[in-house]
Amino acid sequence: MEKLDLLPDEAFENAAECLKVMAHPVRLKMVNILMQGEFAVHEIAEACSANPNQTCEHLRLLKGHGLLNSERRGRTVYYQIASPQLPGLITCIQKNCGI
Amino acid sequence: MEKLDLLPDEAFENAAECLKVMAHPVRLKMVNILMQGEFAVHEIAEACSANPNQTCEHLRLLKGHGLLNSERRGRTVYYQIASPQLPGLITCIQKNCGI
DNA sequence: TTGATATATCGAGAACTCTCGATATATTGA
DNA sequence: TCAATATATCGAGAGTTCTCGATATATCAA
Repeated sequence: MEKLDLLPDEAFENAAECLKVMAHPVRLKMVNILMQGEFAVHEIAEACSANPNQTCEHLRLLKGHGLLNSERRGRTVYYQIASPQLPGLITCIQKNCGI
Repeated sequence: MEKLDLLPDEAFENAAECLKVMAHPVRLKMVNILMQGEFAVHEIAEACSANPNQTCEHLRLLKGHGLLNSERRGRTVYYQIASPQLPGLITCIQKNCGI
């Protein structure tokens, strides 16, 4: 029981934070969409059958955690994947979370 | 916008469920501990500085989602990793969730 | 400047999760 | 059987997250 090889608690807290952000079906779908290119908020909303304000909020949360970037062009705001690790993580989740 | 390659909504719901279960620092730590062997509830509680009833509840949740197994020997209940995908997923999370 | 379109923010109520103390059950040994 | 140890469950209160309608801001074109 003494020879446990454990990460510092902080690492588990950070990882849990990150997982919480992704632990939502609509947000997972949004990330999956954005893995295929950049899209406007209204396009993401439509693809997710979510209303615009919810879509904004989900995107804002993901962006706030550094997972996404956004860029306004005209009246349209386009979102993209910001974190290079994200696609690998999502792929891994898709493979392993049908546990 | 039409040529999106998307999984069925159900897949996102399942994955989100699974992520929610893991999106807790103590539960992540428990899984990390169990990746190094099987341990009794009280050992896990001690290693996590959690009290026994919380430890039971976290373990029950993980077990309820098929991530862990348990086995009683005498008055002690030992928990183990049940899902073969879990270690890979955790490793992936540890690598990528310091985003 | 006005109206239309596209995003973003706010606030309230519902729903869910966390945590903790109290209590229940299971097993063993005296 | 009784006391001790090890787990498990319950229930309440605090805290979070979700969802939605209402409203605000930004940009463009007429």
